[in-house]
Amino acid sequence: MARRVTGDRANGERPANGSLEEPVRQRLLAEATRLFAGRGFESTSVQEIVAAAGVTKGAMYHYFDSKDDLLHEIYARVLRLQMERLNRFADAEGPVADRLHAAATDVVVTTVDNLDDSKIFFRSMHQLAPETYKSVRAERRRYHERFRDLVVEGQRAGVFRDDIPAEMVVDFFFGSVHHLGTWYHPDGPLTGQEVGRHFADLLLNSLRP
Amino acid sequence: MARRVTGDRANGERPANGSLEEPVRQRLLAEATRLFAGRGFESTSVQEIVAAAGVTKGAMYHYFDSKDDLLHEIYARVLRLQMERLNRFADAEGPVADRLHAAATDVVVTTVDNLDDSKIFFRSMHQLAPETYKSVRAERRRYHERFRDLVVEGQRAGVFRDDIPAEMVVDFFFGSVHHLGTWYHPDGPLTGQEVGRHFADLLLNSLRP
Amino acid sequence: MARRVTGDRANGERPANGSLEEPVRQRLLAEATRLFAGRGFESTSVQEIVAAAGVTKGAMYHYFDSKDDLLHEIYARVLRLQMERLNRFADAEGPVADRLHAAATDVVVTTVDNLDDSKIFFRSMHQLAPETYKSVRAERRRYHERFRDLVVEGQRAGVFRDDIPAEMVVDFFFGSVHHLGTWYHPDGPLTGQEVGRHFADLLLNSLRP
Amino acid sequence: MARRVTGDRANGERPANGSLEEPVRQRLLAEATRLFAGRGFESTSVQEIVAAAGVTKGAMYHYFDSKDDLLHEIYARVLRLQMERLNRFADAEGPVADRLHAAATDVVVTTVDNLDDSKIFFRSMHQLAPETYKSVRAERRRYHERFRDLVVEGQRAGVFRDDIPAEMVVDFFFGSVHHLGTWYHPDGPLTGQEVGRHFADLLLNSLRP
DNA sequence: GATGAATGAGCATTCATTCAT
DNA sequence: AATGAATGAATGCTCATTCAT
Repeated sequence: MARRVTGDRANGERPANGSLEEPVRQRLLAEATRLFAGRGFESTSVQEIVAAAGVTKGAMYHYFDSKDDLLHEIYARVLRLQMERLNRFADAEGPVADRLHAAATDVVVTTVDNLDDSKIFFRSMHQLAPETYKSVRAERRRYHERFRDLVVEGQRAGVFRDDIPAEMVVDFFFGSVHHLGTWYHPDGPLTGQEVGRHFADLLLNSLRP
Repeated sequence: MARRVTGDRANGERPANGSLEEPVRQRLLAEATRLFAGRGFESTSVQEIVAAAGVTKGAMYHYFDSKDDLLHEIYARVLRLQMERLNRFADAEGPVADRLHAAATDVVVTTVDNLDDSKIFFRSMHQLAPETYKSVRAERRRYHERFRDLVVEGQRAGVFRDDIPAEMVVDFFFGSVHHLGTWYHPDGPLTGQEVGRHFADLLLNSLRP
Repeated sequence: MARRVTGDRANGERPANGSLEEPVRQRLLAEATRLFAGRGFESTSVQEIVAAAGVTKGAMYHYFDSKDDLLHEIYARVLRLQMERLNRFADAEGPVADRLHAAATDVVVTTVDNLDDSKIFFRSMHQLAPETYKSVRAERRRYHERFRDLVVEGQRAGVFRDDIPAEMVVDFFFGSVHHLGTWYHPDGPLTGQEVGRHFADLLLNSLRP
Repeated sequence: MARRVTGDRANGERPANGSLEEPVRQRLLAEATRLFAGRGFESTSVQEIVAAAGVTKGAMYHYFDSKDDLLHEIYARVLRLQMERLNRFADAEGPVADRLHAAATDVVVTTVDNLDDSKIFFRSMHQLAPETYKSVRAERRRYHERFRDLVVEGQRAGVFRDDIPAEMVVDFFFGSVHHLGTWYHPDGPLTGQEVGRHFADLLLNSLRP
């Protein structure tokens, strides 16, 4: 297991300036994200990553156990971020329809803001080592479940139709979200907000009893 | 361009259809589909494919120009099938809502019936050579346009809401369809028909004015 | 051993129109010569040759035993032609200096007229099977000896300097001839005749006592 | 571009120079030269080279970009050496005939001393990548031009005949030199010096007005 | 922390040749 | 006389990873 630079900050305090504190590690993650999104995980060589980050292979293997580990770290970052945001919206005050609408809009906006992460996620997930793969799937499932709970809440409250399993509604909606990477372009006619609102409208409309 | 087998079985008799009688080309396509769906395009070696098909590498390169060409042929087959079916449903008689519902149900059923093809499509498409990639995207776009025309037709007829661009509705729906490969299991609780109906219901409901 | 189409014309009679009688074999030799000269023997595939000649591989292996055999036939043709011409000039009437000058001029002209053959000769000779290689070398040696005899004849007659071994003079001169392929261009400023005369002048001058 | 070994032996001490102490890069160049001369570039596999040098393929690709690059390095070494020597002789004191004679003798001696390099040069040059090929040809042309200047100098001084283009005299002479590899054997009756003197005599004699 | 030489297994692809038809 | 499917061995090259320094 490669030593983490954060390893000795287990008390949770954060460096004052994240991007300057661990520049090599951050740069490696950033370049790997960009390259994996562009060419795919398998088609990106460690050599390309380290060259893009301006470091040597030795440096990369100092911070990460393997190329696979690099991918895993990218996933961990995405998962952490999405879960945090979902919790914030789901736990807010107000009618469940409003909270679901807000959460749905936000996940679109966040996805669009981190489109590279999104592209990588579904294209390269199956390249993870089995153990890692399982843990990522599990984390992902927890995220879906949190979202599904909102749907169930609405169904129980009678504001959403309940003849379609909530589970499937979630898969239906996230399929749409995950495919943003295949068609959305930041310099296209629509902002992330606009797409987010439309998607949320479609979701809420589809749930009307 | 690799030569195509020109079935010299013009009399119509068919092989007993033990897998060993199957023409080499078909066997290669079938095994490649299975393996690409399982491990991804990049992680599947030509050696694995030919071993699975019980032929030699030379035979594969007799029928296909490259590993890339093999992937392209798989795509071409899928695209052809889907376009045919969509046309059949779109050109049928009846109200546009019914036709859209039928087409939406059918694309889900077909996807579920060829789940390997679906898995390959979005995971490996970007590994195609640029030229091939473009032609596949173009074909895909034509398919989406045909589907979008149905939505537009309904919007003009006033039976669908028109405050969301038809284009986006299509991307929204097909995102869901294309992600079936990540969660649907043939031996799960739901048949393809059931999922298809639910998906079509959600689509139609989301379009209610 | 591949059958030769000429095999059943052992009596020596020739077809009225050589190029139409054995079109396939001639076309194969012609295209092979062109391609070997351009890319080298090893870098030219049998596939390229048969494609250029507009026939199939099977046809090529009907007329020639192997790719090596094809090269050998090219050599045999060149060697035959050159030996015939040298004999004609060497056996003519007149002073030895004139005969050597004429022979030297002619070999340059012939080389320039068949530049592809010349390019192939020294680039690809060592790719021949050992046995074939030996027989080509032997034939080549006979050619050199016939040429050397002219030099010796002149040295004995006292018209050529004899302090340099005749053998070496021949190697000296043919080195120059064989390298024509690396610099001479048919559409350059000089005709083959002009180069031939200059080369012969240089040779004769260098032999002045 | 493959990285070059940056001899960290700045103190000047040398390895015992048993062939195992020799740097990997040098050993690869030496063995490649030997094998290319023997079998030709195309017929020599990278596997054969690395086996002969006692290293792995990976090591070779660490020092050289490709098999092509290996050939290019051999060429660069030869070209550098020959240009240096020619300059030394051409820029010396004395009559132009003496300087040309000395330079001509030297190029023969050097060629004979590095006969493998010479064999490779004309047999395999056309296998280089187009760009590399051009640069080698250009360097070669500069060498020829330097030599030609000596001939022109003699023609202007009236000590050489000027009815034959100097350019052609150079091609004539270097053809002879480059073909040494096809007939000269170190263990034959003549030393390189002897051949060099004879060749230079023939050249100078051929230039007598 | 970081280097860079070296590994060794694996990759897609090419190719001359064969052979049943 | 000619086809074209199939072979199987070889080829140049890439790559994630290791390790002495």
